Amino acid sequence: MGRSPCCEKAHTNKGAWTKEEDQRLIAYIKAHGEGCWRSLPKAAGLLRCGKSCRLRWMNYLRPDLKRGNFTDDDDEIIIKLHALLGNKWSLIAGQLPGRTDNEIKNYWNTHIKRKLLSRGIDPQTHRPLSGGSAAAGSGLTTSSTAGFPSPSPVPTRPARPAIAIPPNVMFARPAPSEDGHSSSGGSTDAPRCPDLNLDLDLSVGPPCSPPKTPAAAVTTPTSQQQQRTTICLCYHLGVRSGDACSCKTAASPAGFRFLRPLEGQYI
DNA sequence: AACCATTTCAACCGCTCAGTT
DNA sequence: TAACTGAGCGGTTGAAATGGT
Repeated sequence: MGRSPCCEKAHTNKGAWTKEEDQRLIAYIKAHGEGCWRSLPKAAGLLRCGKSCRLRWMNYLRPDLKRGNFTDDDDEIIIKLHALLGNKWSLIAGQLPGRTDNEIKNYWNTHIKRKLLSRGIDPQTHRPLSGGSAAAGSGLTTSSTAGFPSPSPVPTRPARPAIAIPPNVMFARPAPSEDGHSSSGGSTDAPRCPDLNLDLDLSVGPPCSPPKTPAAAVTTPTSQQQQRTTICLCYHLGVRSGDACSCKTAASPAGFRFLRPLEGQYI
């Protein structure tokens, strides 16, 4: 599109940040808050690209970042979220407070991939490696058209699936109950990932009137219907009451689509 | 102690999306 | 409606750190 570069490359520093640069950035954001990254470097007296400032702040300087090792629980959460979402690192990071998408992406590539391989699991498809060659083809091939973002062979820049979880997908994390699990009970359907209890609530855009026939919506969604589709993982994961999931009240149940992880089918 | 191989992770790049004009 | 702009995302890179011989 011939867009202008995000910064004047000739006059920007690159590479590792110095302590002084960090201090400048921290001081500026403390004083003025985040926002307008493009103009921030100049205002803060930094010879850096706005994108670089944002990245530095988000991935390293933010005070709420949790640094240190991932726990085994974190690992499992990441693995299961990746099975559900594919390489949507920012969404996965949203479920791990204090962790950044970049950190999770790196951790996935350096640790979890190997961990899964050692278990004989394909890190992309989350299916057994041996004899699981069909994994890429079975079900998952149709999943992208069915709306689930296929975690299998992920192209560098996959075309957005018809209904796939879009960028504006929201994960609602209900206030945790005392036991830390607000929504495990009451399930009548056995979840696909029974030990995954993240109270995920995916919703796409403002809920509107449901499709005339849910079945038709599942099989032949119009683009409008796609935009109005609500994907409720709370439901899928066993949440039925409105306590932890407000989407049922916001949208007609008929408007729900339920995702079946891995198989990429609506339940 | 020195060298080489491997691993880790901060940072960059290119792209898309959403908002604005 | 189209063009433009800023923000954010995911893939990739390369320097630094670590481990092995």
